[in-house]
Amino acid sequence: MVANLSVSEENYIKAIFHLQQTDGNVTTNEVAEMLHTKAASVTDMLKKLNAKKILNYEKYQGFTLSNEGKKIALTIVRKHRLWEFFLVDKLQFGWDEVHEVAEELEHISSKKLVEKLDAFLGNPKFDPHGDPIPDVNGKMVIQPQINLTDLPPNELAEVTAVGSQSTELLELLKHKKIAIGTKIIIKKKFLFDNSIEIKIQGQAAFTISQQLAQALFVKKSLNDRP
Amino acid sequence: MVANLSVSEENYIKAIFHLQQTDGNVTTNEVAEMLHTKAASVTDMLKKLNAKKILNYEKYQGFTLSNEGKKIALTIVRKHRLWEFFLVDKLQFGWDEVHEVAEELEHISSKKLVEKLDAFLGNPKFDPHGDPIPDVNGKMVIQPQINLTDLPPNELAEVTAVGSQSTELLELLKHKKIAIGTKIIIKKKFLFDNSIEIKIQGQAAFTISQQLAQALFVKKSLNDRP
DNA sequence: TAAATATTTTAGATTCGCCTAAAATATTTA
DNA sequence: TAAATATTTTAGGCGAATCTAAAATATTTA
Repeated sequence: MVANLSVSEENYIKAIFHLQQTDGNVTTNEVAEMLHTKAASVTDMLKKLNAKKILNYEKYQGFTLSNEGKKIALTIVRKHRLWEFFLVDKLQFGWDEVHEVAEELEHISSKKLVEKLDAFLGNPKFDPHGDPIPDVNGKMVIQPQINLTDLPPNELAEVTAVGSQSTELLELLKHKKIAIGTKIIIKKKFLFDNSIEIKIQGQAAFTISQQLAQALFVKKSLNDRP
Repeated sequence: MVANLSVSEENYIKAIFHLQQTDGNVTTNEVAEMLHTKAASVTDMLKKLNAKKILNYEKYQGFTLSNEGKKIALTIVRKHRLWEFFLVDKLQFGWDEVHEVAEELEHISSKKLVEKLDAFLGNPKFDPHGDPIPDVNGKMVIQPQINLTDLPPNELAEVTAVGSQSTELLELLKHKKIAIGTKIIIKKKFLFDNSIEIKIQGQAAFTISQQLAQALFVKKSLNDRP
């Protein structure tokens, strides 16, 4: 299987997959918004993907990816994240500037290329944003990570992922010198605005907003203090 | 300049460029054949590229790329050959299997990607087939030299250049004691794997791979035998 | 050089992905 | 639960890139 799909079809599949991951159920309007297109265009594509058995779709009743659809989505996600890793690890891109380029590279079709790239990179399990890279069968390593807002004070943790790829978020993180792998301890939580005072390796403690804290995922760490 | 071009437009520009290089003048039918399309489709595109000033086109009278068109063609050729080099040198693709993949990769638009890729590869001057890679300004190394694979047997020649600066190639050359200025004679060509038996100053004859031979450029020499 | 042949262009369709406007359906609320 | 509102789909159209068939032009040859 895994038909020959257009770039546009692949983008719809990926968008539906991501929305399905977070929301559970996905709506026409959500897809339209994510792809900066109109609901009518989405309906057109839903019908096409339904005909190709990539989607289970009943008009007015919603839709979900079929197993085939999920498999395709995972190959696209795999490619996207491998290319991001390549761009950061080999070409010295900043982790905040790779998303757009990877959006293009993920549509290169050669399977052999993906597998050779994976080997060349050393079979990485996470991309530069901490998101897991699906293997050739679509399996991902699930990290026992928690949201920073759920980390108890005075426990050492390590940043494993960020909540989004938005340039705004990545710019802020760069400025605060927070990246994947950064060790963090929460010093104090302020109930007034849910801001959090944190301590990072080689920096004085500083406060971050609730919004920023919610965008950070960590795993508890037993190693040396920051 | 360098407008936003569709993949299709880029393919036409590249095809016309290559035909222009060999033929001098290009015909509608030649382009159609090269792109596996029909003459009528070519005419449509000629009109479009003419409107964009990428082509000088007079109907029934022929066409050539404008300066702008040539510049665009060279950026595409640059990307194609850099990606080919990457595929062979870093991902261990065979030289014969990279063209198709590079046909896709050459349409990735990010300029920054191209420049970082170029640096990562060690600014190679020739692709795996021995074709010169245009630099960022479209300049290619042109030398009165031929690829070692094109040298007839039993003619003395001298190494004038290597196809890239990659550490892997240089390591191999060092081990084989081949350097700029080394005198070489081809003793025999093996069609099975295109390997070549060569003779070098002060060494017994030995066989080198096709890949290595392709990385070597020579000029014919009249001097003493090795 | 005029007729035959070859090449190129035009005319008119088709598919894809998108749009707007209006209709159909579902959901919310008074 | 009926009316108001929101969502989704349909209908019809548009531009890009392609096609076939026919017309226009150029080239070759008798």
